[in-house]
Amino acid sequence: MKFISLFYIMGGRTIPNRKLVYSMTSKKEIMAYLKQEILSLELKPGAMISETALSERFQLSRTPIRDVLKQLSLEQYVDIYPKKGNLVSFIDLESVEQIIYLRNVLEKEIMKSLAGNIPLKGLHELRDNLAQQQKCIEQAEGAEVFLQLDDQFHRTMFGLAGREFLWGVLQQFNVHYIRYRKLHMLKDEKLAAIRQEHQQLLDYIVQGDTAGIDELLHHHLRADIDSKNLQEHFATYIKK
Amino acid sequence: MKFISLFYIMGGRTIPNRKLVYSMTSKKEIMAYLKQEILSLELKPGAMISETALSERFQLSRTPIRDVLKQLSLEQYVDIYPKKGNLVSFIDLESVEQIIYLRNVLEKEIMKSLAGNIPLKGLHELRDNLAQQQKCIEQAEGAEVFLQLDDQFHRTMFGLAGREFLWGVLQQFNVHYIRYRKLHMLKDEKLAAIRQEHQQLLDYIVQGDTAGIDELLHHHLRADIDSKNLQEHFATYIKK
DNA sequence: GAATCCTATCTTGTATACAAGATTGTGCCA
DNA sequence: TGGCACAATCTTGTATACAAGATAGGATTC
Repeated sequence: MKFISLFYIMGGRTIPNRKLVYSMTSKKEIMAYLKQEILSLELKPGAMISETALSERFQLSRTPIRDVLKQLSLEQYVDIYPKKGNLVSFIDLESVEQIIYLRNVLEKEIMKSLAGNIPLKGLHELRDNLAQQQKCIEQAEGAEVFLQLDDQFHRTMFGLAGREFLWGVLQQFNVHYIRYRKLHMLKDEKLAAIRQEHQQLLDYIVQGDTAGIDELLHHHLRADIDSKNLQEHFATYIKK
Repeated sequence: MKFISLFYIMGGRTIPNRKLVYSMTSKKEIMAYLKQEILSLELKPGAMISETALSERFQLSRTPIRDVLKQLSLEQYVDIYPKKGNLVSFIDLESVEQIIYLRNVLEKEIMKSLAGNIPLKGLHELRDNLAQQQKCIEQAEGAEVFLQLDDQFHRTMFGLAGREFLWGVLQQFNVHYIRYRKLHMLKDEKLAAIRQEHQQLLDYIVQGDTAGIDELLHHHLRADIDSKNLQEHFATYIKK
């Protein structure tokens, strides 16, 4: 039997350390491109994405395009209806609610684990971030920028607690949540309230006040997604 | 412009209610088959899965086989090394630890939400399950059966709290965890301890004793995965 | 004998032709 | 006018040939 040593080497873990790449670059580029278009709502929920159209647009055969679409469908960016077509997925409010809940539950526990023993470097990073949030609000830089800072704030927390992996898990179910957030378009006074809450949480963490954290995050668990507003204004984007 | 009405109908949500099927049956069957083989460790971590071999075995062309492998790789059953081959993934202990943590955090919150107001029907179901667990231990039916009951127990909890969605999320990251559990092969006395704990938890829930739940589940958050034992006996299965 | 190049042959990646389901619109008929 | 059958044409699904990277093993060289 030939090629036994390839097998052995792989089994012997020479290769597993190498970086996993699913293709050259173009497929990854197309993927990123489509994701961006879907998340930004340039590609509207329900819009059709045909394989042939994409293959002409990117000058590639249908085969690699199909690979991309398949992956997008597994990450819920796209719904595949066999022999009918591929549609940009509708925003699923159920998913949004569940992911917000998951996020809050995790965060509560993570913050409690950091309470009282947060590393100095991390503390600086978080305070820096809060300062930027403040600046963002004062100078009215818009919700987009604020949300990015917000994400970074939470992600840092996950990292400090050694739970970056779980942040990654959350990201994989974010399609619906991100688009929901974009449509929601928070008002300025709400941004200020969020920043204030972040500040309070960080204070509790520094003081090691786990009870305070519990108290403050408790009402978050009943994620009150503003579905009525969305149902009215963006009915065609929402999954029924 | 033609075919505008297909688009409209889809956008008009006639079709989204239909069940999503990625293919006829054969692809799904192959998928399930491979998953089972990988989870049961018949296909050992590091083993090579060639497209041509599968296509001969299942009498299908490489194209649908590739679809299956692609999906398996996204669910971490398989690692694809471009132009080299597809390997059954090695067990990633880091994933195992993170998933156990996630599971415990979620469960703690879910049980607390059920405390004091668990529906009667659900209570019966859980008690039934505990009785079966007891029977399983007494008659030494083996860890396999017990673990299945264990899963069912927790899943029921998720369902009662309206969090079946999140149970699904957990399942998607289970490849490493399930295989880890299989290798671990719990001893009988440990099974009894687990059952005892379940019983205690259910009692707390009925009594509405959230503090008790907190207390009992607290130490679970420091998931002590028994990696030393595994590293010794199954080194070739573990991701380095 | 050791290192290096080269070729055979394995692997997956891509392009393309054809199969087959789904939808539309037309033409027939009542 | 309404309803039905049917054909045209869109879609994705599958098979297959070929391209190209990766490895192994042997011939050549020193």
